[in-house]
Amino acid sequence: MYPTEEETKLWVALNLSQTKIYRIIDTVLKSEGLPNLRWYDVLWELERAQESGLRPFELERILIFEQSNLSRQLRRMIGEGVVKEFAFENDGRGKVLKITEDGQRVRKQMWKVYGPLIHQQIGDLSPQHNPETIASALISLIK
Amino acid sequence: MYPTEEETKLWVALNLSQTKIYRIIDTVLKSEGLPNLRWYDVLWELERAQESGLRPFELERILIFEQSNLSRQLRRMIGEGVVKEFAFENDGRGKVLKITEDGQRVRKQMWKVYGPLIHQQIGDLSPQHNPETIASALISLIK
DNA sequence: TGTGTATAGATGCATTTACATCTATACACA
DNA sequence: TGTGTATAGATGTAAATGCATCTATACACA
Repeated sequence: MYPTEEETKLWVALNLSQTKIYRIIDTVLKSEGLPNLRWYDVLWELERAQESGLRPFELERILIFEQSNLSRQLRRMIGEGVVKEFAFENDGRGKVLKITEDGQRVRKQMWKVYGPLIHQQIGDLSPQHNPETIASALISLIK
Repeated sequence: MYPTEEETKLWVALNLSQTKIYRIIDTVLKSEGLPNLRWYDVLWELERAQESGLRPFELERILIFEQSNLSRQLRRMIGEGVVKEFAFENDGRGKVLKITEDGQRVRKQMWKVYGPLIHQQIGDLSPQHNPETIASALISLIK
């Protein structure tokens, strides 16, 4: 019923390490004049989806977006020209999203900053290096 | 420089699992008419600090709060009577926060819901159970 | 075909958040 | 003592978020 000491510690570490790293990355991106991580997530999923694109509700589930927030973020992204929307033939309610060439450029630009930050922040946490100490690594990360 | 495949997967898993679990817990708390996790965090830290209390800037660092957000959340919490503030003798700029008896009651009430949810959501992730698969457990958690 | 229910997505509104800035006190040091 | 800088905390403002609700289409089924 109630969590063990270990479970609680892991949950706290999960929380704090994610929050801490997320803020560092978002702050650096912003300081470089680049869009934030939520934009990156969308751009990346759309780039992976290639020509077939994705529906908003698919993105919503993959990325754990609040529906209304995604809706508005997409409006902004379309406004900036990094995403383009198309009518979806088989369902009059829906639409399909695809990344534009501009969007791909922006994503690559972001990755130049984002990628190294992941490496730097997650580094020794990687299972290969430290299979038995992921949890303690998470915990030490927040210190 | 750039992250390995494993590092990236771990970062994505860290993100999504934290977001997913956090939302589940916050949603259940709200549905029970209880305050959210940010309140819990403050109440818990103040309860741990006991009679000596904590300064806002200490909470800010421990819990990775934005200074202005913490300031306003504290105002609300003081308004609700779960936290009380005292002048800090040795520094005219500062103040000290202590949890009230009401606050302790609220925290215990929250823990009845929160505790089991941690156990349920983090469960098999615990190092004791699965020392070598924390990362893959994180990854599977988000599926 | 008609009716009820489910799903996709947009939008109004209140709350929360981030960011910049402001005030006041502390502290270092000439 | 006086001056410059750092730190604690509050607040104005714009943007983002969560929630409820709305519209429109789809789908099941009588």
